Amino acid sequence: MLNGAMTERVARRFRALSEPMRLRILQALESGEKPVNDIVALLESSQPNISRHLKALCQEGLLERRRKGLKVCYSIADPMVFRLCDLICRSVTEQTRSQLAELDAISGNSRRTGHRARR
Amino acid sequence: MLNGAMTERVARRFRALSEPMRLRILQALESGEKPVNDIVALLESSQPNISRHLKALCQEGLLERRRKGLKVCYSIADPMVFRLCDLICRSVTEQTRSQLAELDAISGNSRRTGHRARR
DNA sequence: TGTCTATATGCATATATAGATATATAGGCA
DNA sequence: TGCCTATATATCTATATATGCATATAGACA
Repeated sequence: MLNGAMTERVARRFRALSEPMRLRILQALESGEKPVNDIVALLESSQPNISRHLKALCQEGLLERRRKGLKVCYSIADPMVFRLCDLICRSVTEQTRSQLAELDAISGNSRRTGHRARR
Repeated sequence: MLNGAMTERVARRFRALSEPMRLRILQALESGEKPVNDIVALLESSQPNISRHLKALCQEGLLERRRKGLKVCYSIADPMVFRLCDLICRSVTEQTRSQLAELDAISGNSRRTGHRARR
């Protein structure tokens, strides 16, 4: 159970994760820290756009920033974020599977699911 | 590692969770299914607003809908959602604790953290 | 200190969506 | 069938934000 302020904080963190481009950035950093230009090259987006997403993820506490010579490197602040994605991914996959089974049942294709077709 | 389509799906689910009002709806349903008017009363928002949020959560597969006499009841589709919130909540709390410790160290209050203050 | 490179920010545009208000619809029940 | 209640939707306004393009800034190094 979350109090009001915590609910707002949690919602803001979910929001930070609600953009495909930001999820792709996180995935790009899963194997370790990378400088901005590497991320730009990997994700094929504009440098300003990536920079702004990196800033948003930093402000939400999802990334850490450190200068390394001429470059600036970003890294995952808390690997917990990958557990979040994994949980959702499983849930989505499972639900899609159920929906498919339902469709099979309706169309009378009961071979794979074992469900009886509606008449 | 997520492919393109799954990244989009995961992002959409995060987005569905990125509104405080929707998190409050989920919490209201944690103890079991409830009809719309009960949720409206609990959350002190307008009925149309709650209805739209319920629809959004349903479409994202986070809630289930069932008619019960005159009323329509909504319930949690997958309790996994509370694990998500819990993970984020812990992470936020932990990060806030670290930040506090850092501030303590800077201001020379080393009693609790054991860190040395910067001169 | 000046310069050069990597990164960050300002501004404009397009799109999404939360909430308010009014109204439509669904379905139980007489 | 027709009515009544609970819920859903249409429309509007205000706000947020993703992206592109142009430009500013930071900091390493001569």
